[in-house]
Amino acid sequence: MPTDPHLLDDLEWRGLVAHSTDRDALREVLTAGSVRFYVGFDPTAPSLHMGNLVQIVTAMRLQRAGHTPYVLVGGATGMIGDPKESGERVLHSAETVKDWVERVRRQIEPFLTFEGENAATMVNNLDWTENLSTIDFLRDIGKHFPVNRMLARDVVRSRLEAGISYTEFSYVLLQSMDFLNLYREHGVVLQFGGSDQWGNLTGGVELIRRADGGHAHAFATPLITKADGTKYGKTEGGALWLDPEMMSPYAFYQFWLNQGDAEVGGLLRVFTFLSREEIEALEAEHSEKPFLRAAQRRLAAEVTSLVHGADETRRIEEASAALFGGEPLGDVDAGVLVHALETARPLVAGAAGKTLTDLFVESGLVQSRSEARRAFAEGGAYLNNERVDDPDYVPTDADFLGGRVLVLRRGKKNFAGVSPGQPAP
RNA sequence: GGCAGGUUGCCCGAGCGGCCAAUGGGAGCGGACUGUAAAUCCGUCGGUGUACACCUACGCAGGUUCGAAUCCUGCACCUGCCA
Repeated sequence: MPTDPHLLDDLEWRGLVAHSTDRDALREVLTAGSVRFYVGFDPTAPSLHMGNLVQIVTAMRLQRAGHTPYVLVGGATGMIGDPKESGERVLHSAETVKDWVERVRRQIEPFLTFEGENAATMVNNLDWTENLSTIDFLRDIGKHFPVNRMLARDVVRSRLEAGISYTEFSYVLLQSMDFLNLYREHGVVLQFGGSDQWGNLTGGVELIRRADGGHAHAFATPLITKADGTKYGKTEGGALWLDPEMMSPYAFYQFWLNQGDAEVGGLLRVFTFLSREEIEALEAEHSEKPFLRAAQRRLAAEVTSLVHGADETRRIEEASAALFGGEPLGDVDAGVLVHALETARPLVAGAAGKTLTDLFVESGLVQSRSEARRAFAEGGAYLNNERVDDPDYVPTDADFLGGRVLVLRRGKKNFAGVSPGQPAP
């Protein structure tokens, strides 16, 4: 299997290598032939999110460069949870974790190729921990972990004041054992993960060396932050979920489209497969004509296509054009509008006799009647893209565009559609 | 097991008997300015009723009081010190 000799340079140019074990050695194995590498995902929610997408895309880059992925979904480690600075995790039931393992596994599969010389393999660490005896674990694995070293890790040290359970403290042993196991059973010699996993990554490398005298490698991708160093993540629905049930593809697309100028270049590097030349050309165009937002548009299109498919992305682009196009909504074909609004959120049916306040609440644009009143008072309520200030206004037939749809808008960019007729029984 | 301290709205964090739906900061939301950007400024930020009001809320349960986030009792959880 021929491998791409420029892989590591490309990863570094994209800023994907925040830390790594011996860089020259890493370069050497990556150019010597197809490397079996692994990346793990713990099922801590029913869906993966933006942070995980970095790892998915990085795994894709490695596979495309000719290397062989082992994707681990942590049925065992997901039962424990790695320590995080904010405090002890809540344990989830075995059934919940099992369900999430399945969902996460299905979510990852479309991104990788499971055929050909460097086909990907899915593994679950529950397979080698379920029947492991405690005594064996403590003798074979535990013996290689000096507690003083474990205590020195940043996450652990930060938790010593507030407290950390033995369970989370032990997490690094499990993940390290995963690496050792994959090294022994499958010849896996490289692991990567987020930079918050650096301690766990090196733990595995070290365990392989101590237990088997083997030589393995690891690198960490950076935590993706905004230009000012603050974290990404939370949008209105919480995290940026990949599951369309948890975050509509429309909202997903809008997230990327709304990125700041300072961020967009870095995001193109991390999340898209555009070449260096293409990205630099986009950046040049963008710095010249930032108001066109060409870089953001491309970013949104690329990432949404990757996650939700090209067809869905095309529909969203059309929807966005209709809603944000700036032309009077009456001039837009009603069918296109209906479709556009459905892309954003389900249409509300049965407007007969209802006030705008009712409709705003029913559409989900606001959470309560109080919030609806506030929206009107603040001037943040729009009907068919025109500001309205009477919360008790009852839309008439004439308000329905093309006789079919009412466009409600909250603030600058939250839309909902209302269709006439009776509500579903 | 003993002693001390803590548990407040999405988060941090004041309040220590009435003026508390609860100071302040952050996040969020809306407006202005713009490019569906950033920065900035202004407003808003439990619910129902358009003022006044009422309901729900300051770990949980009960009590004292005309009145409690604020005092008392018990319970749960967290932290520290001692055993």
